[in-house]
Amino acid sequence: MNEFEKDFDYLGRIQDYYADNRCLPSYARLMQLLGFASKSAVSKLLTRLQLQGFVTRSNDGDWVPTDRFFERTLSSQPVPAGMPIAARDVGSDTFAIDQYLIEQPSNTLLIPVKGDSMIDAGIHAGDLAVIERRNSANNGDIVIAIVDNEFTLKTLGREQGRYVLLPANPAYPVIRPKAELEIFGVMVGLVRKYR
Amino acid sequence: MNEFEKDFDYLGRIQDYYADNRCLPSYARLMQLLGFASKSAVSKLLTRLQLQGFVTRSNDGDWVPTDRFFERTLSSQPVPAGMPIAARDVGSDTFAIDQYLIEQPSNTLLIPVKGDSMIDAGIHAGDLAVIERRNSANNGDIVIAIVDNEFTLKTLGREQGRYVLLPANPAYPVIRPKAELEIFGVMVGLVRKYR
DNA sequence: TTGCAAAGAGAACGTACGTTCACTAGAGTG
DNA sequence: CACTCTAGTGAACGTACGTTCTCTTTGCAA
Repeated sequence: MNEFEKDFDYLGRIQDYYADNRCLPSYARLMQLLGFASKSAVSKLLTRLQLQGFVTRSNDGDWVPTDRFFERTLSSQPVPAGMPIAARDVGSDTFAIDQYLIEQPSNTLLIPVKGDSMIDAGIHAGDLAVIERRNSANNGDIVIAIVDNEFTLKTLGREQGRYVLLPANPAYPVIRPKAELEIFGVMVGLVRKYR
Repeated sequence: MNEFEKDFDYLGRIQDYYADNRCLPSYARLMQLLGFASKSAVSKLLTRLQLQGFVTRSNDGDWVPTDRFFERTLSSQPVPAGMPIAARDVGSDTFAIDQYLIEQPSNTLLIPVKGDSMIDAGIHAGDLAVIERRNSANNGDIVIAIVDNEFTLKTLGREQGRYVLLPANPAYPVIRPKAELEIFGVMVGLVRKYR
């Protein structure tokens, strides 16, 4: 394990700690976490990670993770059987889920999906819909519309020059709003968690 | 402003700080952040927030935010028509998704889904599977297995005491490996982007 | 009006914090 | 081999840390 791989291994453990505690560990905890016997080793490691752009200093002088800290490996292609794959492969592509899904953070929100009216579109109850706030949408977009003071997730369709809301489940009817259709936002992504 | 609204206001400022620094502030910083002149006020506030379930203690004894702390990024309530949703409600908290999906960052990677063999499970071609690297899995888990030197995403099933791979599409056959089944990882999440 | 509960003030205490220094061991290069 | 660079050791220091205690103020209920 060369020096780069070693620092990556250290970084991985810090990332795991962050996932558990939602905060970077103190020097003393980093010592036991990484197997160091001195704090200065920690200090130098952090400086190295700073040069590599994984952490930085906040306005208050504390260490904070950068965006790069949250990027992860994106495996592109099939891998020969038996070949050991480090989840964090040095040199392979990294990827930040949030940046992938969210283009306008200030204008995007997550809404949990209820019901199974969109099940044929692969949208299940409990999934999180990534919604970009907008008042208009295009034919075929999946949108959050406001019907009877409730959010409704449906595909936007056209029928005789009027907008309608199409479920992706034959058990549900097409919604044909009498008044103007009020669109809350457009679905730009989906997040699902298993277990 | 009653006591609940006050604490909610306090919580909001702590959430803003967290969004900036990706870490809960210290007592001293909470003092200036909230306008307190004593640390004990901070201590009592944190105890109150703990009772309300917004923060808790980590194994190391530190204060850490709970899942509920991040709930403001989710909008589950029906929103009255015409009511503007401020960008502030969404927050600049762009790592919520990461933390939601990924528990072991150093051991987790993303693999693009190919084909439609899992379509009935709502997993489409082009989706990103969030995979936790592991060599074993439980019956019913969706796993990445290595078959013929290729990644295969299937549900892990049992058949007469042997593990088999179940597609979620009647057009595909059940895979019954002759040798030992080699599991690459377990699917813990799914990410999809529209457009 | 009195009594009580709770929010916050203020001070004191022991400790864990991050920084810095000089030093050691090992790897790579000439 | 000697030279150098670097990761890690180990100790020391000043300070900011979280906790805990008593006291004051405020609001509400009896």
